[in-house]
Amino acid sequence: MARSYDFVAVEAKWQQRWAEQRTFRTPNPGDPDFDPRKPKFYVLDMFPYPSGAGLHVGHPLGYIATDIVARYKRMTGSNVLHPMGFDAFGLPAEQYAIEHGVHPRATTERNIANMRRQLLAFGLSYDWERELATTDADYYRWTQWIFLQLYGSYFDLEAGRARPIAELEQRLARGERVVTDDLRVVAAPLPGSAATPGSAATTRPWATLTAVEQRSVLDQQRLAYLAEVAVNWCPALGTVLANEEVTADGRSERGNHPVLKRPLKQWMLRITAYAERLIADLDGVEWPEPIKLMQRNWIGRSEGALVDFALDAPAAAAAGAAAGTTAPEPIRVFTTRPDTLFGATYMVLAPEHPLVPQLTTPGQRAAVEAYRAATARRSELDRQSGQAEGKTKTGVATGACAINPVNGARLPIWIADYVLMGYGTGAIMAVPAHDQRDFDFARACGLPLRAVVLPPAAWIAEQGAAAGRAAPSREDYLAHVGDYGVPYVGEGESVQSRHGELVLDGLPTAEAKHAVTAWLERRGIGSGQVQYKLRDWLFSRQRYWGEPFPVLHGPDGETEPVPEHELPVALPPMDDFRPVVDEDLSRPPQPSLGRAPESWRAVVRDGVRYTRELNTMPQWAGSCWYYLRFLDPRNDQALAAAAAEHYWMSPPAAAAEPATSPATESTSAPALTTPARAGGVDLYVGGAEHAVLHLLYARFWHKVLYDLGHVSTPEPFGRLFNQGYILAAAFTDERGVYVPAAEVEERDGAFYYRGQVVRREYGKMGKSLKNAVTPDEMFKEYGCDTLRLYEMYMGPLEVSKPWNTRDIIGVHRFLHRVWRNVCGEGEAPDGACLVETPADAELRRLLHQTIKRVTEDLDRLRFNTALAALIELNNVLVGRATLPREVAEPLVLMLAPFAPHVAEELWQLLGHERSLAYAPWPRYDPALLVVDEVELVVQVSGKTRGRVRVPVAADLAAVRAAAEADPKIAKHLQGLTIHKAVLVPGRLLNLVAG
RNA sequence: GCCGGAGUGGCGAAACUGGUAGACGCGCGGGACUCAAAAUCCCGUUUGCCUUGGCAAGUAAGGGUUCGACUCCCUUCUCCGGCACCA
Repeated sequence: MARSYDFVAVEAKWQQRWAEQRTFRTPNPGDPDFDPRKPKFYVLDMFPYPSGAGLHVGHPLGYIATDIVARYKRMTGSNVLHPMGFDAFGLPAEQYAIEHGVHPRATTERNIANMRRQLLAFGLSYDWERELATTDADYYRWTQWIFLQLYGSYFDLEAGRARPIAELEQRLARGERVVTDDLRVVAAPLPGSAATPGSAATTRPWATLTAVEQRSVLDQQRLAYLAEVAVNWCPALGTVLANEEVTADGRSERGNHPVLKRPLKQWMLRITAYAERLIADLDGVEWPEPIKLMQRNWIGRSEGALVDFALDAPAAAAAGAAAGTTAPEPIRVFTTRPDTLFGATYMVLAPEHPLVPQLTTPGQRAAVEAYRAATARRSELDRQSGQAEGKTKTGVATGACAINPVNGARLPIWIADYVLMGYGTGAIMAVPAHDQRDFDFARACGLPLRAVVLPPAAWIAEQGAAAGRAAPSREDYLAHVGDYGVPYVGEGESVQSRHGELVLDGLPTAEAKHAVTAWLERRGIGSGQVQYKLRDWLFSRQRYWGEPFPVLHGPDGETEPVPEHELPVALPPMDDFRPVVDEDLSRPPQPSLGRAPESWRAVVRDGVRYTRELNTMPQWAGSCWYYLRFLDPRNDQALAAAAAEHYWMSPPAAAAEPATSPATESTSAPALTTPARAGGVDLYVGGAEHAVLHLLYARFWHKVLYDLGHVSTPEPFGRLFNQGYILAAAFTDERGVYVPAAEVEERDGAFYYRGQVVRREYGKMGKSLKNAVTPDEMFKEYGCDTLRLYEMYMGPLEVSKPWNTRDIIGVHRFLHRVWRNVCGEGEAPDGACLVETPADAELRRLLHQTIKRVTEDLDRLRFNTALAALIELNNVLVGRATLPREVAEPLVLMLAPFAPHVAEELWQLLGHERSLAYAPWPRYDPALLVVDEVELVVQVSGKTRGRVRVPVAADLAAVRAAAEADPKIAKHLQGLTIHKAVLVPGRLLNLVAG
């Protein structure tokens, strides 16, 4: 039996065998070998982008972890769905293809092949028969289908969910919804496009609208709609970019090209309609709290009020004349602090605000125009980064004034770029005494302050002293608020806030908000309002390598969806797929698909010539729903069969989960490897860099599909886990340039590269820091089982930790020791040998303790400590002459999820013919863990002074007697009286003496 | 600036709900085996002080609660991540 551990041969053998025997093929409901009695477990990795560089050892950290979970869950009797695919559309592939003069299809296929090879070499137990790539026509057919669902739906505000747009049309026809003269549906207004508070707009019956008008009304309600918006345009890349593809200083993340704002008509997805549900449903998923918080912050819900400020008489007359009407529009603002309305001392409009030209007085016109022009030259991104909070604020007075509705005060109207057109209404009331930005601006422009919220006395004292006030007090603050160095932005009792019947004085902030909002609503000049930072999702790209939109454009500018049965709209083959680079912003952009063959671009229907949409979808589209396609990847009738979707996505049935071990279910927190209660993917593992975008977009699509009845759960990912990064030492020379880390030598604590001293730092492993370590070199040296073990042994999965090749040897030795313990060593095993005799009581207890530790650690995803337990058990075996089969087999089975190749080989050497992939996980016997004597630590006044062996059931008196009898302990008690004795059963005894 | 997360030996880390700080591994020191080396096995390894055995200090720093604090509370520092004029 003796034979040395040849990891190269063992790993090749078992990878081949798993593939041949389709060991990890997962049957679906309805398949002949599907067992419906087993509980299900869907464990998913965030699928990778197949880059040309291939994997380094940092990439598969999460994949190894999920593989361990998948293998463990198979052994504990679950049906495990564990698939893998590739997110292959997008800018990097296209840019790479352009730079190398190859078609992105070719580079993508090559990169996928290389990455699949690398993943296979890790021995990951994916069901490769479910592999998919977002670039497959069979896949993006359904991406396009989902787009058509979005296009064919609207958001019913009353029901709070999406419905087919045909239902809206019926309601309009029946008069259940009405249309205003500016073609808006008022009975179901969209968030942010609310009708004038209190004013009854004139409406028109549906039948009186022309066909064009009806179409326009419906198009505006769709979840996918065309809109003219200011977009990030990158002339050098010839495409618009999402905000996340643009760096803080207004350049493209890829290529570092300048990015400008320009208005373009683009496809938008109405994610804002789901803002409320996207926040609310976070409560039901088991995700890390910081990730939930980041999503909430990104959505940015804030409650407040819309308030209308009428223009004062001269301004109204001027604006009325300019607009050619008699009743000029009031200025509407959004505020989260309506309780501070009495503290407003001026107003600010965004420079782009449409009312600005009308109300600017002749004397100010030149200055205002100059300021607006200066603002327009700078992109919004510039404005945000260059002009952040704390920097000097600029602005210009328009010369006009508005009337504060609560007290009739005249408020000068300014324009300033610290007010953004894109949030709220693009106008604010400024309360400099209680808002940092307004305070800064008021200081810069010499505007007055008025205190209307009373700060706590301590605040007044502290800030008053800091500002050099002689006698800070409530009266001093109210009279001289401008002399205090900072605004008070907290909550407090309202003061100086009464006029006529409206009295806020004495009310705490929350009540004051209520009172003033109710007052505004009664008078029809304001209303409560919820605002979100979240914007609708810009969904068009002008590039080639993405999903084509299944949309046709008619001769009169109408859009027509491509019928479902004609999907997919395939990407046309093109030799020249480069974007059109055009610095001239007056010309419309020319998407790459504009140069597709005429036969692709033009479609004739009923004698009418349509042209195809020439934009493509952004990279996020494909990753929004891939977890659903894995459920049923070859289905050509639906994106996934209902039975498969139900089975794999459902929350666990109440009693479906068998306890893996008798004593593990006592803990309150659910183990990380029980199916997610919320339903959806049971364990989704990936990097925290997708905390917002991917996870938010996918949740949004999932909710639309849920509303339309295509999926059965409201959330896609019931449980989320973020793995940390693998860091590695990187080295810079004196110019600050990175040098290849592999060639750096260490001598006496200093680091040298080609004789030059270099500086060490730590960073995410990768090409840019020149510190990548490839798995291929590790496989060659140690084998993939060792690499898997090392990555899990480095530390907890969720923390980032530095790679250190030197340390790998530890787990490698461990595998060798396991091998020797089971097989003996060399040609003549020197004693260490498998025996069929039972283990002695001590060893048996250790085994069962180890099973308990490993099982519980796996349930908590604590792979590092699970391995430590296995190493401890194995180290004990090293010192023993024989190895009872009773111990050898559980040891091999417990090792299997971590190091599957060597475990399979040992399992076979132990005489088993079948793979251990579905062998039952070892169970421990709680009775064997019971001890009748324990060693207690004895402390004297909190300091450990000795230990005593006592029966487990010993009471305080007995333990105390035993402790005091111990000479070492007695020495520390000499001359002291024991005031108190604390016994923690099984742990310690503390004698407080003095 | 605001919001999160984290600071434990020479290094990666462990310590479950407040109960022996440093499990396990790397490295290092010593020993066995060997002609020798590798591999393997054994012993030691937080720091300081006393040459058995102890004593003292110690989980970023300072304070607090407690019989008892890496763990809870307050203040400060450092690092990492997110957001950044969102009214």
